[in-house]
Amino acid sequence: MSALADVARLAGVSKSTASRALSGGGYVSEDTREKVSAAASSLGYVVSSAAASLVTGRTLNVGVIIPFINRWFFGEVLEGIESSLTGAGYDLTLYRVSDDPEQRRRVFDYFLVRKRVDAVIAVGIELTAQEILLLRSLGKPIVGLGGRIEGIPTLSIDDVEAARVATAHLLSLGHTRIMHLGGDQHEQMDFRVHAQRLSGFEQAMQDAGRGIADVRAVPFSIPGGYATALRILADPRTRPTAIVAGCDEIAIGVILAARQLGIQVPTQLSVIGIDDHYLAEMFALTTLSQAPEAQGRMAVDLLMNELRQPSRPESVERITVPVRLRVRSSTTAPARPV
Amino acid sequence: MSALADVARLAGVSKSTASRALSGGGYVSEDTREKVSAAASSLGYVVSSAAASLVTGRTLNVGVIIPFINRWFFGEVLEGIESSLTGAGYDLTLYRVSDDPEQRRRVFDYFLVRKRVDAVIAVGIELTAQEILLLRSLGKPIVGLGGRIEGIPTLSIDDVEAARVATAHLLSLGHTRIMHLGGDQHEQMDFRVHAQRLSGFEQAMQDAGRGIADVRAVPFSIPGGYATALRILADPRTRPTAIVAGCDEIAIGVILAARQLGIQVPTQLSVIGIDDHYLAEMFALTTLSQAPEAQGRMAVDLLMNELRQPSRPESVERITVPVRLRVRSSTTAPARPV
DNA sequence: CTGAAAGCGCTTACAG
DNA sequence: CTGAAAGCGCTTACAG
Repeated sequence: MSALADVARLAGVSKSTASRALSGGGYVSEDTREKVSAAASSLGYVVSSAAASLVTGRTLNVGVIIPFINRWFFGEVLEGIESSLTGAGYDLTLYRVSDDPEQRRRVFDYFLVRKRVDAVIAVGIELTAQEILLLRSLGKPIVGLGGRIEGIPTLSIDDVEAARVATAHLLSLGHTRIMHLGGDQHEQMDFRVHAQRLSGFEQAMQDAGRGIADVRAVPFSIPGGYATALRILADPRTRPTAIVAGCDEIAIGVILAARQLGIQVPTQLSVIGIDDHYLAEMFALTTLSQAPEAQGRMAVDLLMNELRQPSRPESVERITVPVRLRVRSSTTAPARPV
Repeated sequence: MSALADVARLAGVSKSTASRALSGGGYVSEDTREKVSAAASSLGYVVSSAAASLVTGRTLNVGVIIPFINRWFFGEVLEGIESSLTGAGYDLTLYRVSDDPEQRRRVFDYFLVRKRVDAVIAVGIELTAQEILLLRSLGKPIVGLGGRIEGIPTLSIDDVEAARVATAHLLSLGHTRIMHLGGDQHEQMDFRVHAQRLSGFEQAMQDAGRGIADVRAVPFSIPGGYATALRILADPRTRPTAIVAGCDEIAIGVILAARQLGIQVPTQLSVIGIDDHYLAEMFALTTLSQAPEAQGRMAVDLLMNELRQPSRPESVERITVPVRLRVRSSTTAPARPV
C-alpha cells in the first residue's frame, strides 16, 4: 500500500496535495500543509527514494571514487566531502577502486552506472577518456580532485610547484647537498604525484644551477622514509645537509632516523615535507600545507555548480589550490655554509 | 522511454523476457539470453536501480554509520566493510554521525530512512533503543561493530580483557610501578572504550593485589601520549617503570617522549599498547592486536546472514573477536626487580 | 520458454 | 489552492 496514500487519507487530501505539502513544490495552503505534516509524522512516513527518483530522475546521492580510505590525504578529503554533501542534502556512496583494471572496470560498468548517483567525484583517480565518456553519456556531472583531467572541472594543488618551493626554501637557506626522498615511481599513484614532486625538485635545483645527484625512491610512508634515511644518514658519503621529502610521512620517517643516529635536526640536517600532516606539528616539521579536508569541501561546491548548470566543455574550471609554506623548526641554514 | 523496452525491441522479445534474461530470474532459452545480452550491451543498457528497487523492495545498498573516517581504527574497518560489500554486490552509503545529537537525529530520521538501504552497519556507535526501534520498524537488519548493543548482532573485542592482558603482561615481568595512560573519560567514545580499558587495567592490578596509584587521561593520539608522557617521565617522582597505554597511538607518543628524554625503552621503561596500529612494528611496540579490517569483513558476513534470515531477538549473535598479545621489543623486566 | 498486464510509490502537468 | 490521471522503468505472478 502506498504510504503516501495513507498520509493523504489521514489528512483528508489527495495524494497530489500530500506530495506537494511534503516535498515542497507547488502551492499548498498553510493549513493543509500542517495537516499533512501532522499526518505524516504520526504515521512515521518517509518517502521512498526509489519511487521519487524514478519520477524525478534525481537520486540526491553522489558517488565518490577513491583509491584509498585509510590514508591521511584520502581520509581527510573524504571527511570534507562527506560533511559538505550532508550539508547540501546529499548522500555519499563510496566506490573504492584498486589498481586492478578488472576491478576498476567493474566499478564503472556495474556499480556506478546503475543510475544510482546524480554525480561523481573522483579523488586521486585519473579517469580515462572512455570512463569520462561513459559518465557523460549518463548525464552525470563529474568533478576531479587531486590532478587535472581533460574536459572536466578539477581541483588540485600544483605538485610540481609545491616541491619546487620546498626545494627553493632549502636552497635559499644556503644548502648545497640536498637530497630528494620521494615516492617510488613504480608504485605511482594516479596523476603521477611522485613524478611531479620529483620534477619540482629537479627544476628548482636546475634553476639554481645545481646538479641533481641525490634522488631516492622509498615507500610513501613513515616507515618507508625511516628505513631508507637510516642508511643514507649513517653513511658519511651519502649524508646530505638537507632533505626534501615527497610527503610529510616520509619526512617524519627521516626525522626519526636522524634522532636514532643522534643527528640534530635542523642544525645538522634540515628536513622539509609536503602536506601538513596532522603529525607535522608535533615533529616541528617545516612543510607545504595543502588542506585536504578543505579541498574535499571545495570539490563539493564545484559539483553543486555543475549540478545547477553543467559547464561547457570549452570552459571547464581547473582550480589550483594554493599551497602555503609553513615554517616550523626542521629547517635552518646548514652548519658550515659553502 | 523505457530503456528495457529498447533492448527488448532490438532483441525482438518482450520486456518480460528481456528482464528475465538480464536479471537472472526465471527460465530463458540460452538463445534468447544471448540475443538480449547482445542488444543490451550494444545499447549500453544499464538497469535503473530506482525502478528495480521500487518493485523488488531491495536496494542492494548498505548504510554504514560511523563517527570518524580519518582515524586509524575506523578507516581500517571501513576498508574491510567496503571490500566485502563490493564482493557481495552491494554498494556502501556512508553516514558520518558526530556527537551533536541534532545532527545524529537528522541522519537517522532524514537520511538513513528514505528506504535507500537494505541494511545498516553501525561502527563504533552505540545505538539507542529508539534508533534500533526505528531501523527495525523499517525492516532493516542491523549489525553493530565495536561494542555490544542490546538486541542486535554485534561484533567487538573485549576492551576490558585487552587492557587486563596488557597489564598482566607487565605484572608478570615483575613491574610494580605501572601507570595507565588512557583516553579521557570526558572525551569518551561510544561504548565507553576508554572507561573499559581503564577498568581492565584496574582489574588486573587489583587481581595482583596492587593499588592503582597512577592513572592519567590524555587525548587518544600520538601527540596526546607524547605531551603527557614528557611531563610524567621527566619527573622522577612520577616516573613509572612501565606504562599501559589506552591505544597504540598513545603508546607511540610515550616512546617518543622517552627517546626525547634519553630514557631507554624497554630497559628503563616498558610500554605496551592496544591495537596493533600500522606504526607499531616500526616502534617495536608490544601490543594487543585487533585486526579492524578483518572485523569490518566479519561485520559484513554477519549482515549477509541477517539479510538471508533475520535472527530472532532472543538468539542474537554477539561475537567477541579475540585479541592477540603481540610481543615486540618495548617491554621487558624492570631494571631493578623488587 | 515467452508475453500481456498489473503494480511498486511517488511527482507532475493539467484542469478546475 | 486542490484533485484525477498519467507515467517514471522496471519485475513478477499468471496464462499460455
